[in-house]
Amino acid sequence: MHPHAASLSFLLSQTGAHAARLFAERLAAIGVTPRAYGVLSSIAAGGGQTQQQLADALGMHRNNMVGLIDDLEGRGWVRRVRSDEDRRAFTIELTPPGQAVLDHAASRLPQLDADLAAGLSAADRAILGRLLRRVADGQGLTPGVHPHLRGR
Amino acid sequence: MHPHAASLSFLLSQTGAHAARLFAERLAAIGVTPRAYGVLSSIAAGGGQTQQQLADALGMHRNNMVGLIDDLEGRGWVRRVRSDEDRRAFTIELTPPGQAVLDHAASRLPQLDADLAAGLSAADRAILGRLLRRVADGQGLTPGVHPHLRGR
DNA sequence: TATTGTTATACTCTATAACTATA
DNA sequence: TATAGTTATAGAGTATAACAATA
Repeated sequence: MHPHAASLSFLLSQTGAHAARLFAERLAAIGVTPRAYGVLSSIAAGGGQTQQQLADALGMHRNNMVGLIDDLEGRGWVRRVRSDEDRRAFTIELTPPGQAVLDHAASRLPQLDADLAAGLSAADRAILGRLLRRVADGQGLTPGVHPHLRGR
Repeated sequence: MHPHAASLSFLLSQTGAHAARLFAERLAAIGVTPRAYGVLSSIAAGGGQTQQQLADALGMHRNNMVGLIDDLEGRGWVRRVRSDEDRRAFTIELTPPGQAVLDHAASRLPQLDADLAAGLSAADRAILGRLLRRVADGQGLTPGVHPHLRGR
């Protein structure tokens, strides 16, 4: 029927969009948006980053980081701390509740993986994971950083 | 670093978003948006469908179909023809230029597949395709229909 | 003069409701 | 009354430009 239905690029895009939707739904169940999760995990991954550095690491514009940090700060998950080295900049710190919600979100990932690959054997899941990592690597994608945070 | 970087769901979502972006870029080079391509291929796949039937097939709301068909009609790629059976409805027909642009777009897919899987052997590409199709099947995804057309 | 964070504005895409003409 | 197509409005999300404080 559809000429693209069996193409690798379409299958990747189709299953990827579905995975992203499930990911977002699971996160929403614990009150977290995908972008908030992305920022929280980036803060946790590299310590003491400013808003500009976080925006660079996630490939997004610093303008969009402002409202995102506003929201996370309002929820008590991060703190803005004036940098001693550069008093224009804020260093973003994860609070204990922020770390807890990040841990909680991450703990849900294995179940999501299992649900997505429900029809595959453990061996096939491992193969799929390895092949996808090779595609990601070959395409120059940054590990752990989702392209959707980049905008257009 | 990032706790999710190696999870199957994140890898699928990450590589899928990248594939969708490349797909959109290649389509843009020939003046086609991803949604326009989706509608054109759905018209070609099942003949003589109304706007409502197209919206159902693609999982989108009929309100959003109006502007989409307006655009395709303005480009001369489709025609609205009053249905004889139900004079409220339009049957959407692909014009020769519409069929040509769809063929042109589809002809670009093999190169996109090759670029995405540049680091994989032909055997690995086949394995990846089979595993992705099994995931898509297990998740109940409609062949050839992209979840992004559905909205939220 | 350049950069960090911020705000304001416009543009796109989507969601919802209501209208018309047919059934 | 129910449905197909249409229109209008509001809401997200993003892009661009400009501003104040600091470098």
